This record gives sequence, structure tokens and C-alpha cells, in this order.
Amino acid sequence: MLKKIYRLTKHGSFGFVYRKGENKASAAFSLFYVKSTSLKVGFSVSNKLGKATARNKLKRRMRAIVMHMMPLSKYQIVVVARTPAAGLTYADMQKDLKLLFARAGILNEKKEA
RNA sequence: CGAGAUGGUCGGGCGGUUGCGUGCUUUUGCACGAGGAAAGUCCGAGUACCGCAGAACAGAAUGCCGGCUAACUACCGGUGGAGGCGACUCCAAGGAAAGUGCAACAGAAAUAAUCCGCCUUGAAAACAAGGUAAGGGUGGAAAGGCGAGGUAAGGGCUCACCGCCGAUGCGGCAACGCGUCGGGCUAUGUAAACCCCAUUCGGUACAAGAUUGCGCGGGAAUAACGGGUUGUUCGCCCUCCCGACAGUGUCGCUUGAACGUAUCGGCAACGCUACGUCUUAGAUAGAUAACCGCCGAAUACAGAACUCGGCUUACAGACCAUACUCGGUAA
RNA sequence: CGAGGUAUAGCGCAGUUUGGUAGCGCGCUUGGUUCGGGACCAAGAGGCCGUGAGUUCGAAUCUCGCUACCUCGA
Repeated sequence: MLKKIYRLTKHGSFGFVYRKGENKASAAFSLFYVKSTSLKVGFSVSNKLGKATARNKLKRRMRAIVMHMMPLSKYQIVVVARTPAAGLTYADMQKDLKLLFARAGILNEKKEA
């Protein structure tokens, strides 16, 4: 689980990333990211994906996956779950998200480090 | 043995590695960390702020009786009605002689009556006048029901039983029940149609609201002194007061009409007393995850957001209780 | 967290106030008209009125509970 300091918390920050950030997407997730002085990750799961229990589970898994990829470049990142994400297994989600982060170039520092 | 009825409980447990939130230590570490519905937001309160001399109208809600409760439309017990062979279950259950509205189609007629029929009279028949609601037919509903007497034919016209209305006796706190006497009986249904009667209700909801600092807006003071900014001047900031609440931080935020056990009172809901429990979730883009082992049927519905009391809805599977009910078989 | 609205034929909507027959436009099918098509004319099909109960003789309509979608306030 990500510590609090690595999380994106303010509503305005989400808006900032949506407006200014670049955008990559797969079938299950969308990724918004913008370069920053510190690493902040936020997660967004819409009401349409299910009831509270399902949404919470999805968020927990997303956080766990990002935590395991942890040494990342300094970006402000928002991960948005799309409708097909509700049906994925943990392993599928992990594969999908890794690919997405690699395409965005955020994983690079891990290879150097 | 099978089929039921009612009430209730659980709804995972143990362990390992890597992680998250809160509290305590402030390095390590230790403790605790979603539900029976946390849900829907349908009722009732606490609490906060606003409003308010007092009262009434309007509007809304409730509606057999008694109890219980902080309060309630909840809950408990009873009465009456409906359903079931039964255990038992269900019921928004006041008033239709205060008034208004509505009752399609069918039917002669729908709150008002003679279409057919029956009977009498005129003149046997056709036909006409009159009597008649027992029979036919329509309808959810047709002027109390049913049987007997009576009658020209009929009709509470008269009588028995049942129902209704009024009076009254007994039992019950009461709803109501069981009787007695009288009236022959005049007015169908609908109030989850308007309405009448009785009772209750000020509004907004913790994103309420409180508050320190920062920030914001306005003003004061100084053109005096000091400090900062630039080499200097001007300007700006540092000072003080007031305001507004949109941002941020803190509080509100978890010990409460609390829960558990036992005695006593009560048919029960519930209450009294005693003992015990409490860091035992208090987050704020919002904490329970990932991987695995064992037990194993562990698979459902589902995630706290100020807090309680209820209601409603969703739900795999497992289990318990009863001098419970019905049927079958055996003794 | 709180407040409201909508659901009727393939599509868009009436009807709900005041309960008894479910209708309009477009589309669809068949026939006519035309040399043929369109337009036009005539006829027809297509609805358990979102869902489950209740009140009533009778419910799309009244009452209550669910479901889905939409809007608004903070």
C-alpha cells in the first residue's frame, strides 16, 4: 500500500492533471500524467463500475500494483479504471498496468536504479 | 419417517511473508481496525445553528383498545375481521342518518323503479285501468335473509330463527363480549374520492456549526520613527481594527437513552438493581490488500462517513429450540 | 450527504388531474394509384402501460414497497 505522502489528495490536483497531463489508455485503464517535483498517484473508479464493495476492491488492487512498481519517476499520475476493469483478475490487471506505465515512460528510472 | 409452524444464533477460524489507518512509544516495536443488513433514506429522536409575544388558519402525518418508550407511523398484549384441516398467519381496522362527487357496460330501473310475469276489474279475447317486488333476467351491488301463516295476487301484513337499530343488565381499565326487552326495518357501495371528527407537527441538517493561524476584502495609523526590498527616491510589505465565510488546518468525532450476564417485577414489549467491558473503527480522494498453507461445505448479500431507536429491501450455507401442528408406519 | 422527476407500440410523445374504450405522429405490412419509384388514398399488424403487493365490482390512473435512468443543492 502506498504511503499517504505518495498519494494525490486534492480535488484541484486531479483537475490539473486531467487538463495539463498527457494521456495513455488500454481497454481497462486510462492513465493521465504530468511531470512534477514529487511523486503523487491518485486513483479514480467511477460509479458505473459497480457498487461500493466492488469499487473499493478495485482501488485496493490498483494501489497494491502501483506500490509493487514503486521506484517511479517524479510525476503526478491519475489512474482511471474503465468499465472492463471490473471483470479482470489481479494478474491481468498487473500485466495491463505495467504495460501502460512502460508506454508512458514512467518506469524508466527503475531500470536505471 | 415425511410435510409444515413459530422463535432464535452464526454467517468463517488458525498460521506465515510483504504492506495500509489510528493510538501509545516517538528508533525498533506493541495493541486494535467495517455489517447483519454498514444499504434504501421510509419514520422517530439526540445534537447544532436560525426563527419565535401569543393564538388561529392553511398544509402534512396518524387513526379499534390498553400498555411500553427519550420519542415514534415502531414494539408488546388484547378486541374485531379475513385465510388455513391445523400449529398459526395476515389486516392504513374512526365517521357513509353533516354535506358534495362518482358507480362504465349490461339492465325496465343504480338510489330511482313495473320490461316480462302474477292478480283484480271492464267485456271471454285483443286491449285498457289498477294492485303487486314472491318468480324471471342484468349487475360487484336491486329496497333485510330464510321458513311458515295469511292474501284476489302479493308485501314484516303477522310469527319463529338469524341479521340490523334503540334501550338496558352483567363481565372487562377499555376496544368489546354474553344476555334481556322493544322496534318491524326507514337511507347500496366508495373516505388508499373531496370531506368531517380526534391527536401530533416551527425551519434547516454535522458539507450543521465552532475556532486559531495563514490567505482574502475593507478601514485606521504613519507621511514621525524602525526593519526588509533596490545604490537612492517613490512604491510595496512588516503593525492595529473590522468583516465575510468560499479555500486550508484543528475541533465537532466517538462513552452511548451503550453493550453483556444475573436476580427481581411484568403474559410480553420493557423496567429496577448489581457486576463486568471499553485504546477496542473514527478515516477525510477516504484505511482490511497481495501471495500462500491447514480445517473445510467456507461459496451469498455486501464496505462505516455525526450518533442512536425502528421499518423496508438483498442474502450462499450451517445450526439450535418447542409438553408445537398435520399425515403415514410400528408398538 | 440531501431534495426532486421520469418509465406507455421499433422511435418520439398524449392519456394519470376527475379510476371503466389505450391513443397520436413517424416507421412497418398488404392493397390501390403510376410505364416504374416517391408522394397520396384505403386497410392492417404491433402493448401482461418498468416491477411486486394492496384498496376497489373494476387500476396505465389511487396507496405502499422495489428496480433502472435523469436532474438539482452542498
